[in-house]
Amino acid sequence: MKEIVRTRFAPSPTGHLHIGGARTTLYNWLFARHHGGQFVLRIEDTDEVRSTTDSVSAIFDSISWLGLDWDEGPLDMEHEKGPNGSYFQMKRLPLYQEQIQKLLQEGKAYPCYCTKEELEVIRKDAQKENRASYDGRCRRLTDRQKKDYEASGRKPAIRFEMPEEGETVVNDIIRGPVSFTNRLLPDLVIQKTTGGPTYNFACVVDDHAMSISHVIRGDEHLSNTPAQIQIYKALGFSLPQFAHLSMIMGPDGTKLSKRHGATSVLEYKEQGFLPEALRNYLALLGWATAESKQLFTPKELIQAFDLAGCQKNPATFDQVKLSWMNGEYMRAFSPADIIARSETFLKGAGLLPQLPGPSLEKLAALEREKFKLLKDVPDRIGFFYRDFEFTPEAEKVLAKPEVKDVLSGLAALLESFEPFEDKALEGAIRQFCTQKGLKPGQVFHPLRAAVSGRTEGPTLFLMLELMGRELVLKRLRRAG
RNA sequence: GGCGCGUUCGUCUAGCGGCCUAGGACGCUGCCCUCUCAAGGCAGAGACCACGGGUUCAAAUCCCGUACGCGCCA
Repeated sequence: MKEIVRTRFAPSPTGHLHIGGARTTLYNWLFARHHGGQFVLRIEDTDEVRSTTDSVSAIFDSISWLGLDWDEGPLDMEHEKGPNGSYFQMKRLPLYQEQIQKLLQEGKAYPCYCTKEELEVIRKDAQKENRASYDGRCRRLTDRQKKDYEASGRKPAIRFEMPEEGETVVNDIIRGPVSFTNRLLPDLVIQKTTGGPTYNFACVVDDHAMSISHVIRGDEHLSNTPAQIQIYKALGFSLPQFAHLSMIMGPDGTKLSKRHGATSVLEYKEQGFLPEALRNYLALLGWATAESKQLFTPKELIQAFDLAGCQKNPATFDQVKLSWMNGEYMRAFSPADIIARSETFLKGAGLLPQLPGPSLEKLAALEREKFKLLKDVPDRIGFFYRDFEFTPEAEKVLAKPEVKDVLSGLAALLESFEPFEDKALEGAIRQFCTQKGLKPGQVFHPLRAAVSGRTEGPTLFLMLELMGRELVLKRLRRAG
């Protein structure tokens, strides 16, 4: 029988969901959807100091904003869905306890009383002699020794006993077989002195308990995988398949971080990126089809996605290409959609509710092919509704000596010209040029600068029509 | 330091031994369109496939080593 595909994203809620995490989520989600399987969200909040509920909500918000959904996992702080809960590790502590006790009883794990300082020394020695970073000295403590340690107030960590012979092979879907020498694997701490499970242990217990079939995660976990595999084996669990994704780098080739600008998904939302564009872009960061297809509908993405097509080497995040892609998506929207989607930005700029003047939709249609980000919408059409500062370029155009005459001439013409419409205006103004013996450019440029404050913008005569006679005249006089 | 992973145009990538005088996309340059800016169309520059050795009739593709980058141990 074919195994049901179950993937998961298991973030630590210690900050916003960043771009790398978003891509990992996306790939897990795509893989599950592609195979008709399930996608699970699990919150790894065992780091009590750094975990925050704000981070948890940011993670929910980010994933939802990207248009991804999870079949099992928390819905909010109190509610969850799915038969394998809880999906918060802090609520699963007894489960880890149980497995740790089992390992202890079977002699596969042991208490280690070494202090930080002692461990530091052991590690340094190990480095010199090319051994694992812990020498296993607490493996065979007598009951007496344990008692003495306890009496002296030491709290033990629990370590898992790694095999000393042979090797462990990780059969990675993306990288192929990767083998590690067991002798070099240190006895992994599975329970901290505080009593909580460590990441590598809780992760194994949960992935098994939640029947995860494919563990798809960042490259940084590849080195921990052999130790996890040994734990799977010791616990008698069957192994999931592993796939380690390459990392995402900043433009300077180091791991993408705040130094490189926006790293959190929500920041991209605030900057006016569309979730569908970010999702499309992220899908292509480290994955491609044979044809190098660029633009995908969600359906196409699910259909085409394949872990085997994933890149082994790290990818550099390129915001320029993301912006291009965002523009592609915006251009595909109807004017009504553009307005609907940029609602928060329009509100933020005071353009919604609709102000007196042309309809937002008409302006969206007018400027459609110039929008790259949602926030460009208010930026590009705001001058239809309110006064503006002239750009330096516009001031230059208006400073030319003949301009004053041109503008007053235009004002006189437009005062009573009928109909005040695109084509008719164009005809009249072109005629005005001929009469005055001016080249069209000598008239069009100052006119544009006068009414819009810029040297670039919408097509001129339709812009005049939409602005309306009154405003155009007011601005001509102001600029003159 | 040890172990692991990686290395194709500036960037994302196609490529799984002959189709490669290396294809696509973003960006860049030029031309066309044009009232500006975009969008669109066309054309172009841009990669000695990290480097050095093998294997083979044939290598970007397979093997080994070196360098560099990244990750884990921390």
